[in-house]
Amino acid sequence: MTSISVVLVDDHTVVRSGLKALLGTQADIAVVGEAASGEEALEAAQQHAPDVVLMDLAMGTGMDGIEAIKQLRQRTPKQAVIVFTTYDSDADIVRAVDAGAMGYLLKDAAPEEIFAAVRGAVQGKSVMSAPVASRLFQQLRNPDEILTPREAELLSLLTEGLSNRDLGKRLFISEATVKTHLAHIYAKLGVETRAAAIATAIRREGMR
Amino acid sequence: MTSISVVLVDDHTVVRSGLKALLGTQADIAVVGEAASGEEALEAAQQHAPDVVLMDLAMGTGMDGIEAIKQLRQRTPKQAVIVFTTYDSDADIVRAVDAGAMGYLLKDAAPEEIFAAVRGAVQGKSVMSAPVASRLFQQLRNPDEILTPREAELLSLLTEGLSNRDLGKRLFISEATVKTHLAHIYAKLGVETRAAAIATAIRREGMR
DNA sequence: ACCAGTATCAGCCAAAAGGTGGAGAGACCA
DNA sequence: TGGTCTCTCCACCTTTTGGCTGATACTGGT
Repeated sequence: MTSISVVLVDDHTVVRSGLKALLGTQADIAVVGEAASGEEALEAAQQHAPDVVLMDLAMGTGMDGIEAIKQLRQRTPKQAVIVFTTYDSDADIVRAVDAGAMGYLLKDAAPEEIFAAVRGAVQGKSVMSAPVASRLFQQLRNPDEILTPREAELLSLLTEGLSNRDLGKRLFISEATVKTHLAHIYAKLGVETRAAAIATAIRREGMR
Repeated sequence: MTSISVVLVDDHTVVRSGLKALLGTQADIAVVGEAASGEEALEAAQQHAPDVVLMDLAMGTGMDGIEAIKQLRQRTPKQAVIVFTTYDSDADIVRAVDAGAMGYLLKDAAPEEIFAAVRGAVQGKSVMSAPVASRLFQQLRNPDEILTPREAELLSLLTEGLSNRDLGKRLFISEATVKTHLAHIYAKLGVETRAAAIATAIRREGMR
């Protein structure tokens, strides 16, 4: 059989060379291109027509990973995209899967896990790191906690530290509406104060 | 001249191999050992006696990077430690420099920057990525913003989303005292509400 | 001995946030 | 068409927060 061609997308030089070295040890996997940004990724995917795109979500500047995935899925639907990132934030996982990612690996994944994901991806199998899978599972299990788009927007602004009045101005809605949304958000997040909402929101959105 | 020996410490396999590949291109730099945790780092430093230790701060489990730096500085003071990490949080930078780090690089640093840091470190020069340097500079320029230990403790609990009453109970002080501390914290952080304080606190402590 | 910094507490008042209950409009789906 | 979801808004009331002023006490350094 012919070997699996892969394009790497990551703005960290060291991560790219690390992955390249790692994947290079496998006879059936060949890195055919690299990119340091979303824009470059689209180019590289077009030019090299790889079987798999291994992509970091956090790109320093320009198009972010999620947007890049969407574009890739549109332009070259046959290429499988695997997310390879440092953090397992709920929002990122859901958005990546939504955008059409075939797998979701964390950077501390064991080499074998990475190889398995690449090989699985070309066969249409989706592979994800254990912590990622459990997060995703929780999301599905608990649909009550899913915020509406408007609520999510509000919550995101909330984490900037804005007051109700400011939130209203920013979103062109009355303070009353802001309070209504907030009440719903608190209920869904299981908190009672905006302080706690901010805390859980920020922690859910990354790190940990 | 003899080449500079380096030990790499990072819990991500790909980052280690990437760095190794990158440093391997330089004739005067040789990677003599690797470690995936703080504990392993101490061992490797002892065993290989490198000139430079390149270390990530975030280690999945066990001893964290800061603690590892402190121990290294004590045991093998001649070895220069360079921090090589993803994020430039104020707290991490200050603590790392405090612990005795000779340099502070971000993972998106250009290869040349990394080489320069390694070469500089053995000569006693400290090299840090531009964003890191500017952060550090701000810290020094603005001593007003340094929180007292008690205030920092309060702020940290604040980010859990506690109310003033709860904060008082947790710290065994009256609500009045809590309010006093909070007022001071707000002034130092340059915010007016607890929501904004939480937001800036969490963002300063990492990510972004 | 004095001063600066820190930590503790109080009271008062205005502003902001949260709780409750209700309501209309548009979208979407069965 | 009827039901559900989402977004929008309102009024009333209680609780929480923040701003202000002032006070005591312990510490460490000059």
